[in-house]
Amino acid sequence: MLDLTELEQLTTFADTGTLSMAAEKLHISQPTITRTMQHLEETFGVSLFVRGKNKIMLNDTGLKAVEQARQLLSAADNALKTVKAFDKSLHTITISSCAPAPLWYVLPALSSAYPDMTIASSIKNVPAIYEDLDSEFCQLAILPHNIQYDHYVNIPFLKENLSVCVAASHALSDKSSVTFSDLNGFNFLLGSEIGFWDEMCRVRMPASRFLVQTNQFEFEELVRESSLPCFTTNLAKDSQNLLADRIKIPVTDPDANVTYYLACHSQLISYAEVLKRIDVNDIKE
Amino acid sequence: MLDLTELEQLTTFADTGTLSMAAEKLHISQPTITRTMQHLEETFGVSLFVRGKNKIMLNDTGLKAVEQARQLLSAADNALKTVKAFDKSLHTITISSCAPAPLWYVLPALSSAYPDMTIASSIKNVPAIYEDLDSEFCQLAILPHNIQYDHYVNIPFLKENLSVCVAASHALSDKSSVTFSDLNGFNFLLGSEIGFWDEMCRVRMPASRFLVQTNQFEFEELVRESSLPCFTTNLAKDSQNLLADRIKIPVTDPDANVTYYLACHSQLISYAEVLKRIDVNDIKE
DNA sequence: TGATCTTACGTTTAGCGTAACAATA
DNA sequence: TATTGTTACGCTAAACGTAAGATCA
Repeated sequence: MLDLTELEQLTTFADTGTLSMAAEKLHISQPTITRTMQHLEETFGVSLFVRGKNKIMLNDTGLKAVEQARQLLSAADNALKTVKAFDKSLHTITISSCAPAPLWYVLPALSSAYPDMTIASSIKNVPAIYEDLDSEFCQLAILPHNIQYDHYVNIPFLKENLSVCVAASHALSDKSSVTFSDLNGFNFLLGSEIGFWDEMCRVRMPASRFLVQTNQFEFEELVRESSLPCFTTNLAKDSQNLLADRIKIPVTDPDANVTYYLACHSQLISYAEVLKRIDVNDIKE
Repeated sequence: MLDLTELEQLTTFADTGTLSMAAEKLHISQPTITRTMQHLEETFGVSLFVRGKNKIMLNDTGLKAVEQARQLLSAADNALKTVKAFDKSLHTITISSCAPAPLWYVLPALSSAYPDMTIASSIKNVPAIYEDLDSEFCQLAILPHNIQYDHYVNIPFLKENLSVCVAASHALSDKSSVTFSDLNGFNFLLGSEIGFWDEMCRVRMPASRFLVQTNQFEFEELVRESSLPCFTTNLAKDSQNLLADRIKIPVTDPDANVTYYLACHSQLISYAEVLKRIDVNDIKE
């Protein structure tokens, strides 16, 4: 039976060229490597080296053995990772979302439905979410459109409607609705970690500049103290009444009014079932 | 680092269902298996079993680990075989031939050109020889036609011309040449191990019957003592003058007059080069 | 009671490192 | 003389088997 530890010594020898350097690299003594190389020849049943009085080199068979050893070591590493990842997948629900708002509803719902599970979530752009689905890195995806993926269920979830929040003194304050082209050119306060909204703002309002605030406290302070317009949505919770003094004007463009879709492997449809039952009003008080 | 011996115990446990039976199968004690399973869980860093007071079963992760273990063990086995086979291929020349005659010239020539090499040869039908080339089981192939194989050289080698040997009293004895259709219906003595000639005889003379002699001595005895026609070729050595009393009539059909082609990997063209220099007359005395 | 798994214990062995040796550049 | 690979020697730690214990059918 091959021993992977021995094979690792073999590949290290192949990498370094001398037994001494391999020994140093692996933090073991040379005699150990010497013995291992001898033992490997026994195991393979063939000669792997050409030996001089005080030098040793791989022969053609040895090179072949190194090639096989590398493959095997990498396969072993993969096996280990595969099992660990599988185990993790049994104990964690990983969610990749295109925007933060759906997570405000999804995370508490999943936590209470699966109290023993670890819930991991991240906000990513849409292509990255597709990669996560492909690699099965995430079990649940939240996308701003529906998808057709084999073996995946795909259900409409929440609707999010964008509004702009302007001060009463603002040029647009008397409008009852606006479009991105109305807004294009104005500068805005923007939160970070807002998912695909960020890109949408930059694409649809290319003449605008966006003051992205990484820190939540600073963002709120600026909303309070400045007259810079910002955005809100029907899903946003304004628990501090930050926007009380502002006028909320709906943005009517179709892509400013998003339906989120939940995608998950059909084997894991129970996750989606749990989330279907979410009543938005339960949470949004 | 994973230990293949431990993985083997894991798969054996998966196969047998109990630690005791696995231990028995592997000729080790149960406590050893118990400890190994515990150690495997440490190595993987995850739990692989559900344990009762006196029972143990694989959990889902455990099943996944078994799956990975099987793949890894089989990969390790393949690696071992690959290296051994490679080493063997460096020390042996394996030849697959469609007929015996070319080997009479090829084997001595290779033996003297490569005295340190083991020369292994076998006579096979043509499809099997193609498989040998594909799998690189043989380094040298002798076929009754040329082939177009990537990275293979393919050179014409010997010509073999079939004649039928009949007694003077035979109905065909006054003919200066014959075709298979002339011969069809007569019965023949045939040696065994004559490669593709055997099939050719049966295909081209379907009405004939062939008395195949496995034993060389018995074959010669029958040639001497019977008047049954048999075959010879320009390459056959009749050292005992067995055919002295018989009349040799060439068979004129194109497929009874074969050109053998030597095929070998272009990296091993030196083998073919050695054989190109064979002078048939050197050997056929 | 027989079968199963785990733990405990004592022994063995196999692997390791240090040291000594031989050979090279 | 410094470096490299092999061999010898002694020790340690890990692995094994036997035995004992616990639980279940």
